[in-house]
Amino acid sequence: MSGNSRFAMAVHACAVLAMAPGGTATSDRIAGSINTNPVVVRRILSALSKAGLVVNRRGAAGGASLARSPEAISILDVLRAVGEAPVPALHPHPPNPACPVGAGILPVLSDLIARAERAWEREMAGVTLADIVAALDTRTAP
Amino acid sequence: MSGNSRFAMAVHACAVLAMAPGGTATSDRIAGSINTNPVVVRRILSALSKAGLVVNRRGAAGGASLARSPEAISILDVLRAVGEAPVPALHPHPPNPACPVGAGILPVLSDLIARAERAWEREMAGVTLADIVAALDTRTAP
DNA sequence: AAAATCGTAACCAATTCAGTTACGAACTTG
DNA sequence: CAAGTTCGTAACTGAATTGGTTACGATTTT
Repeated sequence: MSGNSRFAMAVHACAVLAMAPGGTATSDRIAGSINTNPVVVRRILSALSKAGLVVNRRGAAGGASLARSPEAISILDVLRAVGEAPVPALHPHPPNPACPVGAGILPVLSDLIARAERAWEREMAGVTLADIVAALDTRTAP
Repeated sequence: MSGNSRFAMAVHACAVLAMAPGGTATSDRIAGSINTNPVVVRRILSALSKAGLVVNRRGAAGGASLARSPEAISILDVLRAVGEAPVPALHPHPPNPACPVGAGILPVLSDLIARAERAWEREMAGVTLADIVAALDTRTAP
C-alpha cells in the first residue's frame, strides 16, 4: 500500500455532503459512494469534525453535514484535517555527527522539505470544495 | 514507519559524494555518514545510477562519484531517481459509479493531485546539489 | 592470486493502513 | 417511554511497505 488514501476519501466525503439533498448524509450512504466500510468513513468524518469542517449528529435522522458553505472550505483545510503529511520522511536514525555532512544535513533537509510543503499547501489553499463540486457537475452533465 | 526516507538518504549520499576528497566514496563510507547499512546505500546508489546522476565502479578502489557537477544536479533529479511520490494516494478501491460523486471524482482528484505535484516539483527543481553543499558549509564553518 | 567493492537476491521485524466486528451512547420518532 | 437508527470508538486482522541484515557471486585493482 503506497501512501495514504484518507485525503482522497475525505474530499470524496465532503463532495457527497455538498451535493446531498438536505445537505446531510449518513456514514453508510457515504461509504456506499466511496465503496468502503462505514467505520472507515466515520473515522474520517470524526477528523473532519475535530477540524470544524463538518457537524456529525447521532441517532435516527442523524448523519453528517458541512459546517460551512463549500465556498468556505478549502482543500487545504481538508488536507490538514486528515493529517496528511505530503512530505518524504527524514532519516530513520540520526546521521553520524562525526561526518561533516552527517553533522549538518538535518536542518538543511528540513528547510528543503518545509519549502516544498509550503508550495504544496499554497496550491491546495487555492481550491475550494465548491470548485470540486463544479468540476463534478461539468463532468457529469456537460 | 511513516513515509519514506529514501529521498533524505539519497540527498545525503549525493552531498557526501560532492564533498568527498577525490569525488569518490564507497557505499561503506556513505553508510557510515548516514548511519545505516551499506546495502541500503547501494540500493539508493543503484537508483541514482540508473537515473544517470552517479557512476558506480566495482572492485578495489571502486565506489561512487557524481556523474555531473553539483550545479547540474537538481533536487528534483534526485527525487525522481528514487521514485518518491510526494502525493497522497487515490482510492484503494474504485468508487461507486452509480453515485454522481463516485462516478466523477477520480479525474477531479487526479487533477488536484497533479497540480500539487507540479507545485512541489517546481520548488525542488530550483534547488541544486551545489545549494545543499553551500548550506552545509555555512552551517559547519560559519 | 588476493583483496576490495559493487550488485542483487532472500529474508526479517516493525510499522502502517484499510477493513471488519462489536458494542455502548445518543438521538428521533411513534 | 420504547424501539429503531446512527454515531463513536476500541480491538483485531491481513496485506503491503520499509529499512535493515546476511550472503554470495561478479568485477576490478594491486
